[in-house]
Amino acid sequence: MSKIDLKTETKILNAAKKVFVRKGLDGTRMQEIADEAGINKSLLHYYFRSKEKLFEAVFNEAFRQFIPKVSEAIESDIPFFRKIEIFVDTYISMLINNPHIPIFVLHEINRNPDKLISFMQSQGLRPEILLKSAMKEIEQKRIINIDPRHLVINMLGMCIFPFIAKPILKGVIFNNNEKAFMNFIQERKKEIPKFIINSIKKK
Amino acid sequence: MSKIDLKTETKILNAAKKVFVRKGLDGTRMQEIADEAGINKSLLHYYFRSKEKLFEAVFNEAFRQFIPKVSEAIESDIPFFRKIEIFVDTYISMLINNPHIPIFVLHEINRNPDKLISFMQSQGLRPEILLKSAMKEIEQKRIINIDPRHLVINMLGMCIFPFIAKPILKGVIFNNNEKAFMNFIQERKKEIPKFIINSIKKK
DNA sequence: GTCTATATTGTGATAGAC
DNA sequence: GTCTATCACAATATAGAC
Repeated sequence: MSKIDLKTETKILNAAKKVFVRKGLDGTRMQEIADEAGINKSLLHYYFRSKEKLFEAVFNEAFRQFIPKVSEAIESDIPFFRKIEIFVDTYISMLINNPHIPIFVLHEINRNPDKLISFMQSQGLRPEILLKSAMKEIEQKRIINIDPRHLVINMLGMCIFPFIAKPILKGVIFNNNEKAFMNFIQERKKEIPKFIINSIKKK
Repeated sequence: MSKIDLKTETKILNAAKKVFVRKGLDGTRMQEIADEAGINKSLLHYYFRSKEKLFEAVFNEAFRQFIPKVSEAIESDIPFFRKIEIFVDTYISMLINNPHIPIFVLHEINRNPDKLISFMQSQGLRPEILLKSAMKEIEQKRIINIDPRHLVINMLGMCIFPFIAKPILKGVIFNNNEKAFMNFIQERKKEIPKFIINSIKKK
């Protein structure tokens, strides 16, 4: 199915995601979404009533992507260190495919923290369940000597930060060489688990 | 000198920083800055000509704050691990006092990466010098077995991420208890260096 | 320097023909 | 469902009195 044959509603959502994610709610113009979708501005309102409603549809999907999906890995009985490797690899792969999701989601949440709770509820998202089950497992492992909350946040920070700070890091460290930067990101799939496991495993 | 006695230009800059940092360039209204400063909208243009110019003044200062100042620590001959402790402690302390700086700076840079170079040049900022001198030092230490670029980015990510993701983390991990969250941040001044040093020191 | 009033343009949203 | 035309208001910026 070629791009031109997509239903109008799908074309709008794709275009809206592209523009909203790059420019944010405040920076996005309805006209630009219409242009991106190759349709008329009025159709946006016909399908989504208002800019706010269209934004919510986009944000909900982006937020769901952003929250790591780890239920299967966490609940399986593979070794703990292996779970870390799988998580980092999977999550960084997702970020490579959606590099602008983190700064978009985090900016919008900081811009309007009040909406966070309703967003999560409307999406049926309960990240605290995943996090708590992860934390519980970490606590049960006697080999580890670290507050699981710090461990989880360290891991997330190391995975996400390069994508959020990409323009600076790419410029300062890699002379704006995109390929070199992306190669470096690939390395981190191995480097981050190594770094974590080195730190927390018994000496 | 009480707040009401400040020069008008200073009052404007303070108000503009407050509003821009919280709402971003696109989300900020000149009227709101005027209200925050307790003056008339026209005065903003009298002092800064345009919204863009006023924004640049605010952004330049925020960006300078955001770039870690480490020259003294790096150039001194204190032990390497101690330098890490000092850096993390100093940088997190700055972030506690300016918690919204990271998401503001990183959002605006992602929104308009082209401006990054001119911003840095106009500010005389050369973060690559600091970074490279830090990397050089790291490479010279034979005790360490890690790519210095990964080490630096890991450290920055662990320091900055909790501030960027604060609304989510505070909600999910700390039931929106502000005090508990800030206490956790304080812990990280010790936890992050411990985590790093555990990982990279010779076994 | 500071204010009020106004110009000018941009932008979300709607009405109505087809 | 899709388009053109237009409304209503918001927002940056300027003119001019004091």
